[in-house]
Amino acid sequence: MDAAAIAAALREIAQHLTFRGENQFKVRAYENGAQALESLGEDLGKVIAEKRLTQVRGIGSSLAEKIEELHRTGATALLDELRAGMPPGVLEIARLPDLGPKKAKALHDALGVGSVAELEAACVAGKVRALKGFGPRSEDKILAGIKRASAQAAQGGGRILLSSALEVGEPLLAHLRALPAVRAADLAGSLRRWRETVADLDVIVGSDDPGAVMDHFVAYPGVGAVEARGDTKCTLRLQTGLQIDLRVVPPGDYATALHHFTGSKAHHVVIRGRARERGLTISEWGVERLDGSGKLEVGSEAALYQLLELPYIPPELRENQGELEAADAGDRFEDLVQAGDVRGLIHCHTTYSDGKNSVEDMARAADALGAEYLTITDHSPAAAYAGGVGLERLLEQWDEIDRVQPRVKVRILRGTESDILEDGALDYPPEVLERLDVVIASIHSRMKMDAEKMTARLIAAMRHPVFKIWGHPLGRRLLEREPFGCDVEAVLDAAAASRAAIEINGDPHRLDLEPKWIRLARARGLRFVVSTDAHSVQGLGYLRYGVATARRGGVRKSEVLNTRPLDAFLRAVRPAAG
DNA sequence: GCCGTTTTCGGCCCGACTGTTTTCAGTCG
Repeated sequence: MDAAAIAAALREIAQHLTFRGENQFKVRAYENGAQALESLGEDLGKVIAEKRLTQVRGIGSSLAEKIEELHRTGATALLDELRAGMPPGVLEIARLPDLGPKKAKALHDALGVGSVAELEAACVAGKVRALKGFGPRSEDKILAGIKRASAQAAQGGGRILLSSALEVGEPLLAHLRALPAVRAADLAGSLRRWRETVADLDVIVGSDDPGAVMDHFVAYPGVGAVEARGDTKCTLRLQTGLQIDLRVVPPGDYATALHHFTGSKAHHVVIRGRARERGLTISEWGVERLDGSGKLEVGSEAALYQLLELPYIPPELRENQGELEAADAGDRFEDLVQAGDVRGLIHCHTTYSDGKNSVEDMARAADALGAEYLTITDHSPAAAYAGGVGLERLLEQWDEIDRVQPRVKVRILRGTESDILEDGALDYPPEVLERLDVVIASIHSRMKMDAEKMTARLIAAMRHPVFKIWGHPLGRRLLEREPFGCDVEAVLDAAAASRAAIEINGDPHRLDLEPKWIRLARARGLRFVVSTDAHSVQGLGYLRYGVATARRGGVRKSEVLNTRPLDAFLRAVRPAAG
């Protein structure tokens, strides 16, 4: 079993323990252990072999034993025993909205329901309302929850792309900010952390008139249902099914509320622990002294971190993935790459392959964005499905670039997105690749080959002197296709040896390489290219997603090649540079 | 079950909202 599967097993154990009424802190220990495995950042087999498992925070001797057993044999006696005592359908019931382990157990014990289908039947028959702690409203909510869960399962588990969420969230924010009673408003939650997919939207408003804000909020076009509404909190669901949570706080509490609802949970657990060590307690309503001497004025998130003797930690990093340790080691995060640092728009397609706009359209759009250079990198011949550009057409494109260049300010660079073929060869002959300014090498085919062969394929490709940029490295498509399998660390070692750069692809369907691997690439001293992978002029706007993904991985301006002036960029990436 | 410069016991983040309750448990984030 690999680390992800073991983490899932530990979470399942945690659920079963809750059913059994075990100590909640024991339950949390299993959940923490799962989280620790998911954010391990190195090979689990290696950690086990070197007997370092108990050195991982959150894993003690008991968990270490079970993890080793699961890793070696794929099973552990505890989980087998727990599973035997509880039908798997009850776990599924516990995952329904508004239900949890306690209610699922109550339903199972009282009515014998052991599956979602049986629960649905019991609700329809009116048996649930008779139970203590349940009523007619419970039945309605359970039935609605079952319906919604099955609809969500049919479309990607209910998560949507970050970009889709922003398309909803940004106009909503404008709607709220237009109300005079709104003093401040922001999107919080995983959206503010720029996670690649989000399950719902969190909106924070600072105002002295929460009633007016909520009235304005629920009047937003497209609202399907108001699911909850109290004095400070309101939940609504759009007709599209997307849930939006609104919190309204007094303006003086805005900074701490925004911080609270930005998360992540894992980051906050550590932050609150630090607060306690300093005689403070942090809640969504602000910071107070533990001795009861009152609330502290906190005017900004930076001031909150300062109270904890920490530098301002940008939202993208708040995942408890090493940012707090880095801060303790003196990192101030001030040089993280920003959109304004980027001088060149990298990885752009045109009508020569599968893009929607001409070279000139793309160049003019780049001018409008103030870019210093633009790389035209259409697909190579092997990508026939994407209109891969044959040699003759490639030469025509060079001529076209020469014709367009005098009409625009941005420097247009000749490039290609060359396929990495099955044996690790690059598409186009080497003498053609050497005449280009930029070569991005990517895998578009045979993604299901076994991990060992894939690793060899990539390492072979990186031995070519013209291999300068590894394009959308692991080939994932969010909500559609998992990254392909390979020994990522071995490939990163090869990239470091050949001094190739890693693309951080800004297409919101990709966001590839992802942050956990970016951190390992940084540790090897690798350089990055933050790209748009634009297939249209609108696609040039994907830069912000690439930048955010880079920041999540802790990437500094100095590590991003396309923040450099044109000459320095070309020196770093030109194939003929050797 | 984990953790530790309050270290082998006694803590472990915390509040809002709902539906069921006459004072609160469960769920959620």
